[in-house]
Amino acid sequence: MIRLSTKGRYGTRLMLNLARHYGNGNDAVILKHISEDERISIRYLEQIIIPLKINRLVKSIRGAGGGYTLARKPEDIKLSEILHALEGNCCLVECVEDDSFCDFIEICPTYDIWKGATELLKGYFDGLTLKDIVTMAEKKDKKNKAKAR
Amino acid sequence: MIRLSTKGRYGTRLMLNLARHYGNGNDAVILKHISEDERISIRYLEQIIIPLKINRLVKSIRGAGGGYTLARKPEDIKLSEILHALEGNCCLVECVEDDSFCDFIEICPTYDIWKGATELLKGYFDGLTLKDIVTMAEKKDKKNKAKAR
DNA sequence: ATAATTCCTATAAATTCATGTTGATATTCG
DNA sequence: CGAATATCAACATGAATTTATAGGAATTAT
Ligand code: FES
Ligand code: FES
Repeated sequence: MIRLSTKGRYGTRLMLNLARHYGNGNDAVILKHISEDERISIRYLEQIIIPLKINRLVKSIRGAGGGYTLARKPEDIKLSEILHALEGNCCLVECVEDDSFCDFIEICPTYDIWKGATELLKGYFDGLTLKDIVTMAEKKDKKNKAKAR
Repeated sequence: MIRLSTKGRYGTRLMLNLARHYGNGNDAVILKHISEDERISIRYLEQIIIPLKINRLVKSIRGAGGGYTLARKPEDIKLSEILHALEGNCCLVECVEDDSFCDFIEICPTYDIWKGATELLKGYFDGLTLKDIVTMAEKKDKKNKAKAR
């Protein structure tokens, strides 16, 4: 299966949650709230947020009243950065980014295929910022509400 | 990680191997040869070829002198078909093809993102036939040989 | 009959996914 | 100060999935 890991999926939702709460006075969001919102166990979120912190996509505030915030404005964080932080690399097969993974890159007839697909995906994720996604979600929400009326 | 499973990778190489041997008199290729060519264990190839057979992408000939051939001409087999046969579905996250996988598709802000990415990939794989890939590989090979001269 | 080859089922090994445990450290607030 | 709140860190554990190997039964050409 070509599949995005749960780390990538959950991490993206985590970041979107932070993006939605970004810059409304009471900044820091605690993992417990995100856990409840997104229905992901706190323990797992703790693991997932570590690489996001290391890659300076989120800032942590320790102690009582603490929590997490985005390190930058939502419009300055690209989805590709998030996925890259969470996955290390973001290629369909290792050899696309690690020459030593396969022995016969020079000969391999599929290498260029997987490479092409990987670049396609990268371009897509590169063109999306957290703000874009939040905006999309808000539009969707509006539509849903209009429907329900 | 966004990653193509080994099944998908090995299966594609298997099919390409069959494509290269397609229609040159002595048709059927035995797994042993493919195993040696591609350096994949016969046992694993046996498992991988089952869904390819079920989806009528390859034909098998049993017994001594038997082996496998493509069920259709290489130009009539799309990469997307191969991957679909091997993976069941070929989406970045399950919910894109299985509504019941996630509970909140209607609300989920990331659903449309993953769906968009999945469709991008599908389009890419849909536009490539085995023949295309073999042709690409031959060109690459020629180039390599020219270089080595 | 014999050898070659697919077919079928079981299972071992490795990795990913998700939760749990324990306790340390930093911060706010009364 | 002391209590409460949260992050931080290092493991441990078990379920699920993926990856890979193994043994032997069924089929066919010679
Ligand atoms: S799959 Fe990596 S070089 Fe072919
Ligand atoms: S990830 Fe499946 S609906 Fe959001």
